[in-house]
Amino acid sequence: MSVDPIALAESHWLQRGWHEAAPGMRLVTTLTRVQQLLHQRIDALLAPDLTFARYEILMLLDFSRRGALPMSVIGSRLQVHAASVTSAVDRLERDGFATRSRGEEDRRRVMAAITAAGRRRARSATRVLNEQVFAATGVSSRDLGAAISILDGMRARLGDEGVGGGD
Amino acid sequence: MSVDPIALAESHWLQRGWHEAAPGMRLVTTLTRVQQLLHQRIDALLAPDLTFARYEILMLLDFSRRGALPMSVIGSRLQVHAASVTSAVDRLERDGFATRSRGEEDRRRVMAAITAAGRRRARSATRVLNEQVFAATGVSSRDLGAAISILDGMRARLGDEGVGGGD
DNA sequence: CCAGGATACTTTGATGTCCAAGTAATCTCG
DNA sequence: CGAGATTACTTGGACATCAAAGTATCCTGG
Repeated sequence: MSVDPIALAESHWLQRGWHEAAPGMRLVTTLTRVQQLLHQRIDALLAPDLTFARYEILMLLDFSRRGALPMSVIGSRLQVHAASVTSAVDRLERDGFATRSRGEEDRRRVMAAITAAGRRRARSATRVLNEQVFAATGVSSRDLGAAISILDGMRARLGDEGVGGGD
Repeated sequence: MSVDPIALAESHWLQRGWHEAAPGMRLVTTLTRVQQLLHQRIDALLAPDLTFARYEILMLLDFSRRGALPMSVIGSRLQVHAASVTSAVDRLERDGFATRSRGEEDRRRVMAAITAAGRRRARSATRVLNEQVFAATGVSSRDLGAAISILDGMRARLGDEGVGGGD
C-alpha cells in the first residue's frame, strides 16, 4: 500500500512552513481529484452518445417551459463560455437530441430546443445516473447536507451566479 | 436576483419523485461547479506559462528525492492517463521547466526531471496560489476538516489509489 | 435615418482528458 | 536462446474548456 499523494503533499506544505495554506491546498486538491473521478465514472455511464456536459444541457432544456432556451442562458446557468455551449449543442444536434432555431423577436438569439428523442435519452440517462451515481455516493444524509452547505459557500464566494439567491 | 440553477434542479428532481437521488445529484453538481470555478481561477493565476495540471506535476517533481520521476508514476499519483502526462511534460519541456531522459536500467522508462527554472517557477506559483487560493477559501477550520473527511471517503469509494493508505 | 456601439453567437487555436492503436524495450517460457 | 506476452511511452482522434477574433443583428444618439 502506498501513501496518499495528497496527504503527502500536505505534509510537504507543513514542512515548508506554509501552515496557513496547507489545509486549503488539501481541500482544493481533494476536490479536484473527486470531481475528476466522478466525471470519469459519469462519462463512462453516458457513453457513447452523451457526456456530462451534454446531459446537463439536455436536462436544462427538459425542465424549461417550452423545452427551449437561448444559448446564452444555457451558458450562464452552467457557468461555461458561449463557445462551449456552441460545440455541445452542435453534437446534441448531430445526434438528434436538440435543434437550433433563430429567436423570433431578436434574431441575434439562437434557441436550442430538445427533441422527443432528446427527452427519451435524458430520461434513460437520468435513470442510470440516479442509480449508479447520485443515489450511490455512499455519503450519509448528515454529511451530504454538511458538504453541500460548505460547497455552496465556496461557490458563492467564487462568484457563481444565483447561489443562495431567491429569485 | 435569479434562482440558483442547482437548487432548482434539485426541486425538479423531487417533483419527479426521485427522492433517493436528489441530494446526491445536488452534491455531485455542486462539486462539479465549485471545481470548475476553482480551476478557472487557478489557471488564470498561473497563466500564461503554467496550468494547474502542469503545476501539479512540477510540485510532484520538486518534492521527489532526485527531482525526477518516471512518467508512469506521475500518472498514477495524479490519476490521469499516460497520454495526459506525455502532453503536459511536452509543454513543461518546451518552456524549460523539465527535461526528459531514458531510464538507466530499464530503458523503456522515461524520466521527467525538474530544472532550476522549473523549481523557481514552482516556488513563485506556489506563493501566488497559497495567498490567492489555498489560504483564501473562506472555509472555517471546522468545515475544512469536515469537507476533507467527506471528500476523502468519496475518493476512496471511487477508487483513488492510496487514499487513507499507510505505505 | 444612419453611424457607432453593444449584444449574441460562431470560429479558430491552445490545453487537457480519455481511449485505442502503434512503437520500443524487457521478460517469460518452451 | 528466441517467439510471444507484457510493460512504458507516444501518437492520433474525439470531446470539453477558455480566450480572442469574426459575423450578424439590434439599439442609441445626433
